[in-house]
Parts: sequence; structure tokens; C-alpha cells
Amino acid sequence: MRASNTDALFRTLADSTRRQILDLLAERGCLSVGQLAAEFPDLVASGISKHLMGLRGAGLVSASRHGRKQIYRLEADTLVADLTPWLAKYERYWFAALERLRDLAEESTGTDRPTSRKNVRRTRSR
Amino acid sequence: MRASNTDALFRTLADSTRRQILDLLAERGCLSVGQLAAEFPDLVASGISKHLMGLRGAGLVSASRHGRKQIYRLEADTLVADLTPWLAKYERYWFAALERLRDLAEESTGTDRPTSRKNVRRTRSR
DNA sequence: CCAATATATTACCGTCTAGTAATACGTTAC
DNA sequence: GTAACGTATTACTAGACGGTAATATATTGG
Repeated sequence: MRASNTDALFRTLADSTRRQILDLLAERGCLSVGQLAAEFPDLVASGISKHLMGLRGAGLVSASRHGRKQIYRLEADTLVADLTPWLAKYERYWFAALERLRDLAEESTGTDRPTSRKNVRRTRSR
Repeated sequence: MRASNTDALFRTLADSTRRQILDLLAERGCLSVGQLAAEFPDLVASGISKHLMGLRGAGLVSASRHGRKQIYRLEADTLVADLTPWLAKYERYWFAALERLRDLAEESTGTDRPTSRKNVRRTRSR
């Protein structure tokens, strides 16, 4: 059972509490442990602290002391940099999905002739 | 400890064997359990079978019998569809990463005047 | 200094998980 | 039919994980 970097990244993300912490930091900027813990009434503060340690270990957040508070912030660069190599392997599927989205948008907004039959050719419209 | 859909997705992806299976199916198309198992000399065939059940449970692969062989194939649509909502939350960071990539490309290829004020911000040059 | 606050660490628990071996099941070959 | 094959399932084990409570460490206020 090798523990690759990607393993650790996905395992870190495979917990809704940790993902919510990332979401909160992304939405509201830097937050202290207490502020974060206040968002999880069902969890004890030390539990949040442990999750933050896990996120720090993965490099997804970083912390700096301010007085007796520890202020955490999202390390979005790490998130992107660590996830990109794996996502890139499925590049063509993402392109395909984007094209389908575009086709759907064209269809609904009518930027393309709505009378045309559905999507005979999905990979290029004129 | 809620077990959301996203939880299950990330947990399924948080195993290098399962990710390798997905990679193999993406590269080489449809494969039988035996063909897949042959790629993992350190694992027993039934272990691969169990991983495939997990992947099926997540909808990331599907199977069809051909004689006594079970042929598995990648369900890339599910992968993209299930991962997109979460990725979309960090949309702006992906854009930022793409821009940095573009800036880097411009800089190295010189498609833009290196002296231009294009990238006054964001990239500290020397 | 002392008390209160804010966070981290430790010990412990129940649960989940990846792995194996053994077994069962369905299919083809003889 | 029977044996061999391909895959799935079960039972089991060791280790990891999420959670709590209790304790420890550091910092501020009085």
C-alpha cells in the first residue's frame, strides 16, 4: 500500500469537515481556529484543530500566530498544483464535458439555430 | 460523520490501485479483470475484483459479461460530472493557475514583448 | 503571579478499510 | 458431465481514521 502524494491529497479531501474548512477559508479569507470551530457545532474544537493539522500536513492551509490566536489561510496554489497532474491525465474528458456544456448553452440560449437536429456532431459546429 | 457523495468519490480516488485501474482503462480502453490484475503483481486477483466493485459502486467504471470474462470500462462522464461541482467552487484559483501558466508560456516563448507592462502584477520577476 | 483564553497534543475508542486466503458461482472446454 | 477457468464473495486481520475527553503549552489581562 504505497502512500503517494496523490493518495494523501485525495485522502485529505475525502472528509467533508476538511472540505468545509477549505470552503470557509476560500469564502471568508483568513480565520482562526475558534472561528472555524464555531461553524461546526457538532464537533469539539480540538477535533477541528486536528483536521487543521491534517490540512497543514497536506499543505492545503498555512497558519500564522497573531497573539494567542492562530490564523489559518487557504493555500490554493498547493491545491491546484497537487491536483493538476492527476486531472491532466483525464484532460480529454474535461474538454469533452466543456464542449457538451457549450452545446447545451448554445441550444438553450438559441445562439445556434434551434431548428437544427440535436447534436449530430458534438465536436464542432460549423 | 456524514457520508456525502463527494466523500465517497474522494475516498474512492484516494487509493493508488484504484486510480491506476482508472488510468489503465483510460489508456487502453476496455479490459477484463484478469488483464487488470496482471498489471498488479503484488496483489491477488480477488483484491482487484474488490477494487473494481468499489469503482462500480462509485459509478466510475461499468462492466459487461463476455463469456466468462467480465469486461470493465471507464465511465468518464461520471468522473467529470461528480468532480465538477467541487472543482467549480475553486474556479477562480484554476483561472489564476491558467493565467500564470500563460504568463510563463509567453515569457519563455516571447510571444509577447518581455518588456511589456502586461504582467506588472502577479509575477515577481527577478 | 494568577486566571482565563486559544490552540495543540495525547490517549483511547469504535468504525472503516485494504489486504489475504478460502470458498462459491457461473461459463467454457474437453 | 466434469474439469478448468474467470470472477465474485466471505471471513478474517492489521492498520488507519474520526471522534471525544483530558491534558499540555503558550499568550493575554488583571
